[in-house]
Amino acid sequence: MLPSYDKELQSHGCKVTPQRSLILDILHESLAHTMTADEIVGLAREQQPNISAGTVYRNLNTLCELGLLKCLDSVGDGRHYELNTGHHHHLVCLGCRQRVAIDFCPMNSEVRDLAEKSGFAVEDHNFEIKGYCTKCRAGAKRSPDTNGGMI
Amino acid sequence: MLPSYDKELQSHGCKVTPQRSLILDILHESLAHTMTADEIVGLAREQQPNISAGTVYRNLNTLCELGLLKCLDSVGDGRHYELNTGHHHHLVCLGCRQRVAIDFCPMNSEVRDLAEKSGFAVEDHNFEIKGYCTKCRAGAKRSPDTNGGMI
DNA sequence: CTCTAAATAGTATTCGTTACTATTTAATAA
DNA sequence: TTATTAAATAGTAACGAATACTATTTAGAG
Ligand SMILES: [Mn+2]
Ligand SMILES: [Mn+2]
Ligand SMILES: [Zn+2]
Ligand SMILES: [Zn+2]
Repeated sequence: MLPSYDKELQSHGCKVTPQRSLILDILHESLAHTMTADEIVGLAREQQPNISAGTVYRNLNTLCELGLLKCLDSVGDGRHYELNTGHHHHLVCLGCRQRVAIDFCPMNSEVRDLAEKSGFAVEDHNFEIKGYCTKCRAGAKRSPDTNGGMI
Repeated sequence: MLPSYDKELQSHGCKVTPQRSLILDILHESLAHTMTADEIVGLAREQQPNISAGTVYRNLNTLCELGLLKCLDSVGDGRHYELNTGHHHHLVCLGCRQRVAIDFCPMNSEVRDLAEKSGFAVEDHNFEIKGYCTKCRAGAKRSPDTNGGMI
């Protein structure tokens, strides 16, 4: 069952448009993974063929600002988006570039203290494990030594 | 004292050019931090005013492939480069975007086992702590709520 | 010094993303 | 329901980081 984000949107003074709802639905369909803006445009056009790429980009930014989405980044594969389902990290496949949630967080008071010891005010953190998923282990599309040191 | 990378370059069949040496020198000057390609171009032109941006980009890629450099990435601030001085992670300032080395690595056999339990072949990992450095804590240039959910 | 493959400078091109603008539409109130 | 209006959209233009291309230069070998 798709949860409705209507009230969440309206509470922020946002209008509920078909484009906005579709983007949220698409991201809800793949809760365990993440998607690029381009992938979202492609899937969105299956249901709204005339949706503008600009609309998708604009809404992804808006929904990130509202805290409904999270934006991730990695060397060599641009931005990825996902529903903000709470703090977690990912396994990143260097073959198919899919990101899968992992249930481990390295941040604890010990690490935080280490960072703050140098006068740093900690706000957030990022952790990702890179490698090859089960599918890509067989016929690895990008071997570790052919991706330009951009693992 | 600047170490010479001449032999390292030549052992890979690379020519030692002034441009290449300059890029390595510049990155050696700021061992604790990282730099964007654009910043490197700017500093390089102080010594070689006619150096082409394309040359810098091309060499950064080449030197990454050779393993002399590492390329990092984060949401909202493009690629950063540093000398490959061995495995380490960074504090990332959300104000000035500077990256400072941190002496902590979350990867251990326990975490590795967790990732491999799902059929994932671990190759690498990334960890970064985001916040505000001492300088930026005072007059924070970007507050956490104005950077579009792109912490 | 000569030769040649590699590298460079300068320019054009690509591609993801953002900006702009006329038109449409969601939400509110009459 | 209709009228009103600010927000959102589609379509297009513009942007900027990165790459591709090409004529020229150069590092390194003989
Ligand atoms: Mn996730
Ligand atoms: Mn470093
Ligand atoms: Zn965490
Ligand atoms: Zn590590």
